[in-house]
Amino acid sequence: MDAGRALPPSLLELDTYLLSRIGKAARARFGDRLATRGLRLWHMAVLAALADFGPHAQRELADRLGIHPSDVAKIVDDLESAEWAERTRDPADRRRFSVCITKPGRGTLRALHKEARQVREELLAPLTPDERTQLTGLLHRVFDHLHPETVVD
Amino acid sequence: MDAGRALPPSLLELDTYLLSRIGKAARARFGDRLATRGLRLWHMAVLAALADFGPHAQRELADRLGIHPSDVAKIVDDLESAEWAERTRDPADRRRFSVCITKPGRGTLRALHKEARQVREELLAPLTPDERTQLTGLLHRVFDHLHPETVVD
DNA sequence: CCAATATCAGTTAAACTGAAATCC
DNA sequence: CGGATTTCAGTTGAACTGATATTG
Repeated sequence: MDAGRALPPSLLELDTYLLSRIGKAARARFGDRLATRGLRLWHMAVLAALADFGPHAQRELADRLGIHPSDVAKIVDDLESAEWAERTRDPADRRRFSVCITKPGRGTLRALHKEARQVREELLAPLTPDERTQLTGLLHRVFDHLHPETVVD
Repeated sequence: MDAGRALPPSLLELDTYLLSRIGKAARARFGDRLATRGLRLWHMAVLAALADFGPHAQRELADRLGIHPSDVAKIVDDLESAEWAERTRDPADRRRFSVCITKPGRGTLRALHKEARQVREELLAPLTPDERTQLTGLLHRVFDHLHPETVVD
């Protein structure tokens, strides 16, 4: 965008617009880094869910993360063929797969977290450490309040 | 998403993730409101640019807002058929159209700003007035620093 | 038989690519 | 002629819809 021209001030005074644009930038920058590893944001989200909460059925991953159930199959396929996750039939309910993170998967996840923190550094570069803490706190409050209404159905 | 399940804490501690998710929510909520009028975000951005800076060639709109030049035609088509903007050939350079906002276009733009402020209310509901001011300031700093590197090419 | 799970094929909206027509 | 502007046709990736096979 831009290359020397200013954005409309009447847009810039809208927090809704700023949040949307900054969020887009965050996603784009981090997405680019994931892409160099052949990954997308959902892959990381799935690995994080598996690392934080243990094995999930694919349906549970969809529910927890807000992925469309139809898309989980492909995402887990990708993770499995890279050997970052494993699928095993749930013996108690043979409709379900139990998806589980592998040791290499944990290593990759750690690397991805590191990249996310680097992107944070880029994005929040103009802020002092105190201001970053402030911002993090405000974002958490906003996000927590978001959640109830983001419930899909 | 979710419906009772928690997101992975290791994702929630990443500001990059929070910014991305909150930005997505902002865009989705405001986008829904625009959709009830048959509009999308770019339509509003174009109206705002025309209102703030006066007539633009379509190429100038693309440069200022970061829209792909190929997409400007359709967007201006939409605005013109709703009579919120007008196209006239630039007599000085007949390759160019000069796009200009109409009086009804300004009225619509005012209504859209109002909706954007309502979405802000929803999103920032958990924050006190002081905290909202803080957040706005931080977002501006972050956004201004974003810009230089967001220049497309 | 009905409900849930996983999977796949197809759709839609958004951003982009490439090529043409017009004009400087 | 080279270069800029507008326009259109087609591509790509992401999110979603619908249908099917399997199992409880």
